Amino acid sequence: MPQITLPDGSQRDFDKSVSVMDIANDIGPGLAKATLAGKVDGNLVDASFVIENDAKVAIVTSRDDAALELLRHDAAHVMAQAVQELYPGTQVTIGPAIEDGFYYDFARQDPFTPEDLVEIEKRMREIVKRDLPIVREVMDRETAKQTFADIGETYKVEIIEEIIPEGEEVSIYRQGEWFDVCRGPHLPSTGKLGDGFKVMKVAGAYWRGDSKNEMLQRIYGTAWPDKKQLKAYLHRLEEAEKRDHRKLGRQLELFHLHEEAPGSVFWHPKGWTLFNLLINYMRKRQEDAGYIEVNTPDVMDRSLWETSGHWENYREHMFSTQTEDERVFALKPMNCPGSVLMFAQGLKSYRDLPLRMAEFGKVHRYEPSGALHGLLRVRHFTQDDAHIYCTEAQMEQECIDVIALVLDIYKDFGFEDVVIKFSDRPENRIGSDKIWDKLEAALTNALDSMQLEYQTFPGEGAFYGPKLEFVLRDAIGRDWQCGTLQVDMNLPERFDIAYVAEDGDRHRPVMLHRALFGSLERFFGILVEHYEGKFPVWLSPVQAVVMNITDKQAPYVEKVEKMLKNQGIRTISDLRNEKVGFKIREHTLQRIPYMLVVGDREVEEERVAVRSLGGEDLGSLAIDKFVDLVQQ
RNA sequence: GCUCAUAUAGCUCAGGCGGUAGAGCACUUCCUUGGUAAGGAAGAGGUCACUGGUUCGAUUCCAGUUAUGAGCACCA
Repeated sequence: MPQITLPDGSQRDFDKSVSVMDIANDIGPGLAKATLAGKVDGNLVDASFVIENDAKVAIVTSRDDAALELLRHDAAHVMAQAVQELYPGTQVTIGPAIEDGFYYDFARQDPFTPEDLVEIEKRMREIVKRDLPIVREVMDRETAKQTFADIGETYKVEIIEEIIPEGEEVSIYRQGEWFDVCRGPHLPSTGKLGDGFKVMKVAGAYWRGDSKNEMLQRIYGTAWPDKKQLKAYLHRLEEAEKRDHRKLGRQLELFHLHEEAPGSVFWHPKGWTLFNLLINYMRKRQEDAGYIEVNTPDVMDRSLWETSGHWENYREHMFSTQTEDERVFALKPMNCPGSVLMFAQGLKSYRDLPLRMAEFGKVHRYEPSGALHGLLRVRHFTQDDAHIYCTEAQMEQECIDVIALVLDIYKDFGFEDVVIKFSDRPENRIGSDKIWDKLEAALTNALDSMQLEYQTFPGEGAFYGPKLEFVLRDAIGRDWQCGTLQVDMNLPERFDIAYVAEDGDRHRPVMLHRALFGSLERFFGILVEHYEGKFPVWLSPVQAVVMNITDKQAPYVEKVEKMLKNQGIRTISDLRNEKVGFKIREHTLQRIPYMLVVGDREVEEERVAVRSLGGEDLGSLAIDKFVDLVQQ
């Protein structure tokens, strides 16, 4: 005799066990029709779930976020059914809901073609139209294994054997003839899927996410409660494509990449100007925060990398070179060993600590070819790296200062929404557990004392120490990992560095590794996409363009250009024999913040007519007034 | 690195079931001197990514290589 409590607090009594759907029916037929699933004591369940005892129940309809995940999961099942109907012999493996949609991994000899995807989507729509009831049933392990073995689904057998915990019941969901092992829950029938879905693309994916395993074919789709939301999503994708930094990099003449140097950037004048603005900005911030700046060699002897452990751990990802005398050198993949040598040079006192040593270090990493992606993943990049040498007692405060600095810097670029990830000791590591305990505590204590939220990623730390990663959310909600902070007592040990303490003995310092932009190249790419190429004035490679209307004003334009440049404003002139409308259009497409038009009137009055990038007429200004406007 | 796809003018792309290619924009020259998102005309520009194979003949078909794209794996 369950008593059901609804979200509004009202209670309903039933004289026998009831399903979620029964409850919805009891409330009203309209609600029953809209019912997709239920939440019983906080757990998402099928609408057919039967409740025996008193419970808190919420009806899930298409308005609930929870329903969207079910919808996407259903879409994966419907797609799998469509594929198996169309391509008999194809094995199904797994197919979860993901952000914005779903995928399903299939094992099949022949690759799916783009035409196949069209057919699959068509068949999915048919299956939706059939409105097959989705029914849950429970099997014992052996029966389930046999059932799937009988129809040749070897991957499903492996899932039942190895992924579903011993003792847990195996649930099967059926829709028509087709069925799948699945924990659920699901929607009541395939018809509930509606028409807000689309099959997107096919790609490879390793079975169980392990590159040692065979590669399956993964088909991705997107699914939404209705067609309108699907359309909105597709529109968002188009918008994101427009701000792709690779595309804008070409259009705005910032940089290019070349086949002869995969993963390395050719910086064009405008891109390089912006790149240097970022460096200058960071240099200033670091100086204010008590850092010193140094520079260490790019190519160093193999023995250094053996000492640091990189040769052992990352050798295949390093660029190395052998000289005529058969000595092996490596291009630095990191700055830390160089920094340590810098610290080791000369005797350090406790009075020197904390020693915050920064370097804009150019590093080379032989990244797997498939990992390369525009500026976001390159083989040659510049880190705004720094290593802080301090005592154990100073370690936590230094962490706090770094975290505060990085968050403040991101704000200057409009990134307010920063996710912090904490990664602790990995399996493959150097140093004792006792040391790792201290290091991990330093990071988490710092975060706790700053009352910052963070996510923990077990086992994801660097081989020499735990790390924090700072993930930026950009203007259109995408996440990018940028800054990092790592604490390390292992490299100091390996390199046997020390400082002289108050007691006159030598002590081992702690080493903090930190980068705030992370990779200048990557941060650059993110900024391009974040601002859609419309950089704030202080970052714009070209801040103003002066253009004439007729040849007559050319000398005045040149004079204005010179005056502005003398004031430190990055200015170009456009004296081409083109109409002013044409020039405006071009410089607008080039995202120049201020366009200064000069005709006879302006020459006469010693002024410029100012137009903003947004098309706003800022009126006719004297040159010094315009300078004030830019510099404010 | 793995799967699939792609590679034609500086850029964006069309084309050809095998007989050495075309548009728009950009570029050059000329006309035009025009007040806030495209004025007009003419011209120049390509070993159709690279290397092999099939063929009388390959940019087109096949194979390999390289690069790029979407994912997967990786990311000190």
